[in-house]
Amino acid sequence: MEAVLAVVDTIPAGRVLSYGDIAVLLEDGGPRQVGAVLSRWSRDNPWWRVVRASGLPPQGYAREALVHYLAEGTPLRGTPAGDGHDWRVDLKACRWVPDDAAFELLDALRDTLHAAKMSVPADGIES
DNA sequence: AGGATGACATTAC
DNA sequence: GGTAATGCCATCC
Repeated sequence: MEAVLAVVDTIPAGRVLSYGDIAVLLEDGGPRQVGAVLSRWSRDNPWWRVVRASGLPPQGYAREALVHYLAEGTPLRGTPAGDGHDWRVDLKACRWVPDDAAFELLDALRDTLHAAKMSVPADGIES
């Protein structure tokens, strides 16, 4: 959750990440959860930097995202004419690759998630 | 606690 | 490369 927001916030401008990528990076398992979390907690987060595996922005918010993309200078494909749904983010060119520092951040995030999930009692990890 | 929904992904046709 | 069907985990009612 928060980790997702943290990762999204970590994504540099002009760069995008797919829901699945974030899910994998955080090891949280579900791409839908990333979207679900964003839908509820994303208010001051660069949610537009999170796109689908198709390179298409959130459905229903494509226009809003397009504005941000133009502002960020994100490489787009096709032609964003007018409302334009014929366009698409150049995922191949904008796919953000976590740096070493980002990797450490992701590691910390995963640790946080792990700690949060550790609230499970009656665990047979001890003898 | 149970059922339905969701800003998605992946496989199959 | 498209559309259709199924699975995912969490949140909402």
